[in-house]
Amino acid sequence: MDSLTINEAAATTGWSPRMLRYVEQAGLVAPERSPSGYRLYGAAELQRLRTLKELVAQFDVSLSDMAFAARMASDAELSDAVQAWLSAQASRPEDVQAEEWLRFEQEKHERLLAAVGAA
Amino acid sequence: MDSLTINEAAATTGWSPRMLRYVEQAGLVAPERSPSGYRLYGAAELQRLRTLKELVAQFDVSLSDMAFAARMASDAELSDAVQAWLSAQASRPEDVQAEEWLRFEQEKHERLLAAVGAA
DNA sequence: GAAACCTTGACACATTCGTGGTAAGGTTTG
DNA sequence: CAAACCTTACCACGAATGTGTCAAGGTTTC
Repeated sequence: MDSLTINEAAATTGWSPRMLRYVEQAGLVAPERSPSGYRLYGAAELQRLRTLKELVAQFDVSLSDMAFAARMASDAELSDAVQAWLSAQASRPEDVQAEEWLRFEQEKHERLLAAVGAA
Repeated sequence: MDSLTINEAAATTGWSPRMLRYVEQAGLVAPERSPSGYRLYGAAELQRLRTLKELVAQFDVSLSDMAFAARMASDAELSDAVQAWLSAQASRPEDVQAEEWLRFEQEKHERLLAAVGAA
């Protein structure tokens, strides 16, 4: 079996066992479970945990920020509402990056609608 | 002058004056200032404030969530890192929505790179 | 110039986030 | 079966969010 239990996973990822449980509860990395309920971290989870730790450290984002990002990724309605709100602001000539992001978000929306219409 | 002072803006948006200052501090809605420093809310800001309030209520998102979304919209590096992290997870056959979102995010990335390369 | 507004700064307080412990009890392994 | 591990469920506690209120001091308006 190529999966680690929580303490082993903690050792190789730098998270504490306590935090691994917390990260799972936040919906960010949910390992499989053994028949008796033990968490079993596979290679994918371990990688995700390491990347997450780096992301959090490098950009100073919180776990709740990441949870929110995940939520947006899985809830198109929320995502669209947030994008729409942001798009009403990006009209300052300076930040072109935001404009770019939003342009593609809008295209996404249009394409999704088109895809639905074409069905 | 078609701009309202903070108490007037509070009255028409449903936010308290205190919260209007807080929202500004969070970088979400920053009104102009009069020469003497008074906040002056124009029609655009008022609309943004109302929409924000609705968004927060309807989807139960926090102001820090919105601040994070704004940050992602203006920081492509952060946005890409977050998308990349999320994309490594969306491989569960269930949530197709997330896949969709990420697909477009990736296209965005490719296009941005293409645009840079074409310059 | 007094009343009614605005500003920033601070104190306060409930709630959530991020973390660490510890306890009571099941599982694995030597 | 005992040691070492795991689980959930709590208590705790500092930091950040969200929100109100109050104080000291400028502005606007009558």
